[in-house]
Amino acid sequence: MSVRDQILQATLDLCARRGIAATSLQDIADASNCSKANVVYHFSHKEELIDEALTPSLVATEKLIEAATQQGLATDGDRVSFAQKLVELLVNHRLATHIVITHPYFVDSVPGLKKAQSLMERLADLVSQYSEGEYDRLRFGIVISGVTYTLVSATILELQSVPEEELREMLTSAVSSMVMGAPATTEVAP
Amino acid sequence: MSVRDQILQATLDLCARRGIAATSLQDIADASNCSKANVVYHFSHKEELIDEALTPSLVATEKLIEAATQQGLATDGDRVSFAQKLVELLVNHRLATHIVITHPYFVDSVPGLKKAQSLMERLADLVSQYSEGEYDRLRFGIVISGVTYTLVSATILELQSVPEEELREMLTSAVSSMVMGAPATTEVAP
DNA sequence: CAAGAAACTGACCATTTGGTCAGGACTAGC
DNA sequence: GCTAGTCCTGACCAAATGGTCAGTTTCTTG
Repeated sequence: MSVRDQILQATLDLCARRGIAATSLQDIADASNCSKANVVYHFSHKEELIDEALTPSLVATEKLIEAATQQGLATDGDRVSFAQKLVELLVNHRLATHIVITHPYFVDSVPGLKKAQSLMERLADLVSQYSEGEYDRLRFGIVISGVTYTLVSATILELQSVPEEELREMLTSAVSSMVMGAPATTEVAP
Repeated sequence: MSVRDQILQATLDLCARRGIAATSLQDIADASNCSKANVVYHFSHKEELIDEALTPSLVATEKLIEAATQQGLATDGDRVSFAQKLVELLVNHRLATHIVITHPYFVDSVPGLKKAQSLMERLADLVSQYSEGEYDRLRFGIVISGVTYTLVSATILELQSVPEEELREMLTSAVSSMVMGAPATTEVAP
């Protein structure tokens, strides 16, 4: 892994674990085995660095939204598949998601966070388009942020008592059933 | 309102809005119309200040848990009433709750955050005691963090398109139905 | 009114922060 | 071997931060 990538990874990791403001360039440099000056060489500002670290997650989210917009969420099959993809996305980009979720107030300094917020809105619009009124939209918001937060906390706080694969299935099932009234895809509780 | 209370209020407000690390004693002093030295006079350390600001919310949470533990959650009536009280608590202590939820990594420096985490665990234990297995516990975690996050975001980010009272009813209904399978108490979507 | 306690302040300090800069090492192509 | 460009560094800087301190104002109470 290149130094550049190491820096990005360390940024994601540290910012998710301690928060953006409490993560210094020096911390990131130490975790990447290089000098602070080198961090600034690769990413001239802290915000730029964080922004770039968040990008892959945002790109994936945008893809998901576009695919779902084209496909629609009319049938139960569509919905279940959407829930699966969403959980997969959240699992794959836990750290970035955690940062996005827990740092709403950095919107003004980190452009990626602004984009992330607008994506969340598009996501909510998409789902509520197939559901009835404000109440369903609210339910969607609750479940999405809840799943995200739960998943991420499990990682960050290492509260994980459930194996990864099972967690993923449970989350998918929970999203399906809670958001869209689709039946759970897998039997989880025996 | 005494200066001391003003300081506590400003702390809650600023830390919820910008995060703990990004809120300086000077910011708090400015918002309370006093000097930074005076803030330190009343609360000798920043962590102590934050801790004290979180206390009322923690006390209320503890009360809720104790009441629910005594009463139990066996009947639908118990559950609906529990959901109502929980939402009310979240509404009344939005700022503190937001701080708790978005600052898991401050556990080591702010004792209140540690306590908050253990309270959340007791809450989860309580509910899962009346439900079946890990899956229900997960659902509980999702809904609680989801409701909290949604509610607080609505305040903080001023995304509120729904009037407060209606929001409260919708949240209560959502918690009831999602966590415990109890029927919604109020008709929300016409 | 006097005296002590409580509330409050500005000046100050050590430390940390994001960021600059001048230059050193390493590599690629001529 | 030379040059150009990339990668990288230690030394440095201004600004901000949490916190101290010596002293002033304000309140309380005998």
